[in-house]
Parts: sequence; structure tokens; C-alpha cells
Amino acid sequence: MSESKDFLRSIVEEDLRSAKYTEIVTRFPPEPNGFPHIGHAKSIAINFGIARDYSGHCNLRMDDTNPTKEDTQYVEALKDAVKWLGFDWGEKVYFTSDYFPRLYDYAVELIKMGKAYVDSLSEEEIRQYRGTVTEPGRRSEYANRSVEENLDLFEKMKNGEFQDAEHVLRAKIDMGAANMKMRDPLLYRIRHVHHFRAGDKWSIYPMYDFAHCLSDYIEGVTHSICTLEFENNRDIYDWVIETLGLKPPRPYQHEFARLGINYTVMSKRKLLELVEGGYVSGWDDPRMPTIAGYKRRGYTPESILNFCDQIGIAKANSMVDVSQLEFCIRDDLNTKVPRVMCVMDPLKVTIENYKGSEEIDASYYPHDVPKEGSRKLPFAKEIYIEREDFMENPPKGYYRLTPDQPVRLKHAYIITCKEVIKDADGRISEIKAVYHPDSKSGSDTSGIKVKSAIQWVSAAEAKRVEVRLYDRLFLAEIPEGIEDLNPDSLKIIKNALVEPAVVNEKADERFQFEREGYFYADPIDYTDENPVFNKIVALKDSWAKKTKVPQNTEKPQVKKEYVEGEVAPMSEDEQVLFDRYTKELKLNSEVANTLARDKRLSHFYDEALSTLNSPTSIANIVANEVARELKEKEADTLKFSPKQIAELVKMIDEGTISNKIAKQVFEQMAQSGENPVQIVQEKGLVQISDPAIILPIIDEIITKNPENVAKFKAGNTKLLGFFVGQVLKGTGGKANPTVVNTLVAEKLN
RNA sequence: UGGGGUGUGGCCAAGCGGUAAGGCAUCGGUUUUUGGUACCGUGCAUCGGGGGUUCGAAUCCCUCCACCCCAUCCA
Repeated sequence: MSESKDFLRSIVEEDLRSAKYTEIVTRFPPEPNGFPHIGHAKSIAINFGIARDYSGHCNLRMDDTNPTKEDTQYVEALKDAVKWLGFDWGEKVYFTSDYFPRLYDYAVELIKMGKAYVDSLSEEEIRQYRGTVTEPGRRSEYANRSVEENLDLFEKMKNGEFQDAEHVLRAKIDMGAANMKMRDPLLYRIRHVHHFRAGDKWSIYPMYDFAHCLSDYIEGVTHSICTLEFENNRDIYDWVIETLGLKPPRPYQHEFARLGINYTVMSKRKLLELVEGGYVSGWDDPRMPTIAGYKRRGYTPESILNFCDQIGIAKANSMVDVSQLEFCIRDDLNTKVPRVMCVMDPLKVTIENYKGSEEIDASYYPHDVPKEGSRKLPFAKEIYIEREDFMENPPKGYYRLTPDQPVRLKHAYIITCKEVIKDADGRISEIKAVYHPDSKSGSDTSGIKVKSAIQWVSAAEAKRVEVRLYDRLFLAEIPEGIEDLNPDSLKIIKNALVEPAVVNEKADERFQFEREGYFYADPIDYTDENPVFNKIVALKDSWAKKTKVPQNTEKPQVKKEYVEGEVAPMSEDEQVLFDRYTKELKLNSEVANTLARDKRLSHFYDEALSTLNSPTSIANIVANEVARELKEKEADTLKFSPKQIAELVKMIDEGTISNKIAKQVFEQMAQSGENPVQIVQEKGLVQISDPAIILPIIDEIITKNPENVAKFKAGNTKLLGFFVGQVLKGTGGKANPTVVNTLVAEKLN
């Protein structure tokens, strides 16, 4: 886990610290209407991770309120995913559908309170009545029904006495709300359909906004963590719980940004399209960003979890680079899996001076992986190497076999090319070579220097395997749809050759095929007759990078031009104030502008000014500090008065306290309403301007930070702030910063 | 357009008034019987823009801009 906390964990810790909750309960609440993808993995990691970190627990809850879309196969996929990632949901899986009876009772309660009503508008009318983002909606005439009538109708809805869409139950909130979600949201709709768990018992089903908050409450959830698009729904979440008067502890909703990864898609709709359109082999196609896909591809749970941890949790919409994910799986597998040799595109090499055969003992792991294990590697006169590892006319920097450059066969001997045989088309069909008997790996006395060691297999003993080479599914960094599909996302090599131990010993299900990448024995299609390996991820390849033709990725380097928007004009009154502030009181126009445009601020300012004639100082503190307080609170709930601000300013003007201390004092005033003079006296905050007191502290700081002194002298003038800050800290903020600045500057120069 | 959010290197992301963390990617170098790994290093930051407050602002105030979400009987 990274050392800095994400904002959710900060909230959790604060809630624990303040004893808002004694135990943390989270939940992972997917709708079982599709296969979970890596975005779900992020959510799983967050919810189960937080529960684990704070010794709470996390419920796995299927949010199954829409019977037309959900299915039990998805429930299983969701459970598999959570389990595979290594989390434990405890006794049971929760289902929103289990709460249908209680949810119904809560709805009845709302009706009785006059807070919900049965609406009989058509779907189209409901839409129209809702208004738009800029125009308020209007309430349905059915909202006037009596409680009795509503109760009666709602019961009949439940009993299946109406057709679909004939009525709905709605919360009575505010059709003019700026938040569209609060315009009398639907609570229940009629659906005469079979529910995969509740059967045919219900003909009404609760909506997300009604069911979710209450399910959380019922389960004792404390932190209801969801993605950003539910921010607007938070108001309903709170409304339901508050209106019902549910006793604390109650859950609160917090939102984070969903995961986006480039070169893939994450929406259920697009994923479904890939599956149903046959563009992939299924939900678990190794190219899919589904958890089942990554699992089939050969990713490990650890690598996915590590990835989730690395990308962090925040509220900014973001698009993570796939390379980050690829790093995670390489990083995980590097220390875990055995290295073996596989030749995908074989080129025959005949070692003319080699007689007989031998078995070489070769370690499965490189020197830097502290694991034991080895296998026997048959060596013979006829072998295959990778076609790419020989070049007749190599470019500069080519380390492999050429007519003039010997190469080492990994774990075996050094060979030198003697002759290149070509077929009728001029294609190289075979290499004749010689080996150097005294160059055997581990006991090399030949003194021959080679630039690299390449993989190879014995022609007679190699085993044929199928290798499936996967590449990114989409060509476009941000794919729009199937038109962006990568036609080469899957290449199948039917006749790759591996050393025999791979299929005979089965040392692992994942291997590194040396110099190629990591591969995984396909859990479904692999058989002893036809072994199949999926490419998980390629090794980093700095040679390929070097030889790649530099595409003109030259960014257009558009100089961002910023449009300065038009500032709303002032009203006449505001203009009058503004003029008075700038002309009479000589305030700078920015401060005057801030004050003049806000009635509460200008009132506050004028009042403070009537106690103390210090227009500029008061203006500054009102326009900056007081403004902040007024953003969150109403003027009449402020703990401090204009008069007290005047007193505070007076102390600044007289030099009793510095601006820095004034801020500190102000904060306390805002909190407790104490008198500023009193705060200063009690805490002894009077500022220190006497160099005789400050100088020794400066000396101390300077001797304590020789490195920074050196840096400063080397030209890093930003460090002046560091020293001033340290001195100020050393005096509890009381040193006069202007004096400190001057003294520090003198000392250092 | 009303409301709700978000802007910190190429991509993520810390930071909460006092030296702009870290990871990925990039580019060098060392080690290497994987052109891998590991290690070292490099470069890259107008902290969305502009003002203001302050000795000092990514952080506080004002303002503008850009992007995302909301007008499903989906979740």
C-alpha cells in the first residue's frame, strides 16, 4: 500500500476518530446484468480493501431491482471475480431482492407521511412534466391524492391489479429542484415479469434510488462508495433516509472516479456488443477487459490488485495507460515463473561438427530470481532458432547471429555461421554452423565474446504447441466502436516449438518464453494432444523500440489560447458601492469588486469600518477571510462580529500581531467566537520583532540544515522560504516574518 | 443553458500557507548467458488562465476557461 492515503480512507479514518462509527461496513453492490470488468476490480479493491484495512467488513450485494435485465449467470461471474481476487464476503451473498418486503413497508410509511404518491401519468407525460435542466418541472395533478387513496392504489399495484406502466409510486419532493434527480423521483414501477430470484411474487419493483440507500441502511453499511455519476443521486439517498427518520448510525455516500484504460472499452453496452457480435470468443476472451478475460489470459489476481493500488483513487475523470497494467503483470510474473525456450518462427540450424547428443541441465530461473529448479535440455546436431535471430545483412547494433558474428545458444554452446542455404525463392531455409566444444555454458574456456544468447530447441525433441498471440483489442486510444477494432489482436501460431520439459514436466501453468514474453497454459483449450499457450504480455523489448521507424508523433504543439470570458456586469447598486470603495476608500479594484458584488460582504465591511477607520486592512481581511466563512455559513450564524474583526485589524495595524498570527486568531474566532484581543493575550501571540531573539534561532536553523544552506548558496533561492518557514515554526509563528526575511537573507549572503 | 463535479510533467497521483512526493512511460548508463530483471542517473511542471491577499500561494479570496455527470418507469 502506498504511503499516502486516498481521500476515502481519510474520510473513514476521520469517521472512526470522531466515533461516528465503531465499525466500518462497506459493500460491493453490482447489478448482475453483465460480466465484471477491471473497473469493477477497482471498486472491489476499494470496498473490500477498506474493510480489510480498518477491520470492518464488506458485503457482496447483488443489486437486483430490475428483473428484465438481470440473470443468475452474472451472479456467478461476480462471485467468481471477487473470489478470484482473493476477497471473502463472509457468510452469505446479499441480494436487494431479499429486502423487497421491507422496502415495501418503507414505501407505505412514506405514503402515510404524505411524502410519496401514486402517479398515473403516462411515461411520456412524466418526461414532459419533469421539465429540463433550465426550466422547472410541474407536479402531476395525481400528487393531490389522499393518503388513503395512495395506500389503496399502491397495494393494488403490489397485488398486480394494474398493467405495466399504468401507475408508479413517486417521492413528493420538489418539481422545481435544480437537481433534476429531486423532481419527484420514481420509487416503484409495475413490472409483470419473472424475477430470477424473487420469482413471480412481485409485480412492482423498487427503483435504484429507493432501494439502494435503504439496503445500505438495512445492512448497517457505513460508507456507501460509488462512482462519480451518482453524485446527483446523493440528494435522494439522504432524503429517503432523513425523511424516514432512520436512526443513526446511517450510511453516507461517497463518490470516486471510475477507471478508464486506453485502447479498450469499459461500458457494459460496448462489451456486450463485442460478445454478441462475435468479435471476441466470449466474456472471457483473453482480449476482453473483463476479469474473466484477464484470468483466462493469464493475469494474476495479485497483478490486478497491485494495479488498482498503483492507480490511486481520486475524483478526476482519468484514463490510465495500459502500460501501467502491463508493468504490473510483468513485475509480478518476473519473480514467479520458470523460464523456458520456445521458437515461434523456426529456422533450421545444422551444427556440422556436433556428433551424438546430450542433455543439458538448465535452471528454470535466472540468477536474479531466488528460486530453485531445473530441467533437462536435449541438445543435438539439428536445432531450430528463431528466424529473427539470424540476419545476413544486419543493421548496426544487431547482437544476434550473422555470417560474421557468433552467438550463444542459451544454456548451451556458442555457434558460428558457416553457410546460408536458400530455397528457390531466395528465402533462407537453413543455416550451416559449427559449435565450439569448449564454450559450453558454465564451463566456457573458449574466450569467444558474444553479444547475446538466443533461444533454441532440438529439432528431434521439440514439442509442437499452439501459441495464441494477443495484442490490444482496439487500434484507437479511445475507441468509439467496433470500427476501431484491431484486426491483428489475435494471431495464432499452430506450430510453435517448445523444449520438451514444458509439456512433459509442467513445472507451472505460466512460463516466460525466454526473450519473448509471459505465457499461460489456456485453462480450457489446453490438452496433452494440443497444448495451447496464451500470451499474457510481451517482455519489454528495447531492441524493437530502437529499430522501430520513428512515427511522426510530433505533436502539433498547439499553443493553448485562452478565451477570457465576459464578466457579468454589476448592478447599479453594486456599481455605486464599487465606485465608493475605489475612489473614496482607495481600495484596489479586485478587493472592491469582491466586496461590492456580495451584499453580505459589503454590509459586513461597512459595519466593521464604522468601528475602525482602516479601510484597506479591513477590506483585505473581509474580502479574503470573512468571504470564506460566508461561503459556507449565513451571515447571522457567524460566530464573530464586524466589530471583532475591526479589533483584529487594529492589532495588525498597530504591529502587535503579524498577518500570519491574525489568520490563526481569525480561525479561532470563527470557531469559538472568542474575542481576538483575548485570544492574543491568552496565547501570548504578540509578535517578536527583536533581532536579538530571532537571530539565535536563525543560527540554529542554519547549523541544522547545512545541505540546504549549500543548495541555497548554489543558487536555489527558493530555499529562502524554507528557512523563513523553519524560523517561524521555531517561534510558534510569532516571529515577525518581515524581520525574519531580512535577517535570514543577510545571514545567508 | 440550471444544478452537481473535476483540472498538478506524456499517463496516473500526493500535496491542505514555507525545498512541487511517488508510480508508469521516455531517454542515458552499470550489471547481465533473456536487447528481460535489478541498480544508478537524465530530462520533462507556466500546479487550467488572469487578478488579489500574504514576507511567502498548487494550497486562501475573486474571476474567467475547459472537460465530465444529470431531463430512463436503467443502475
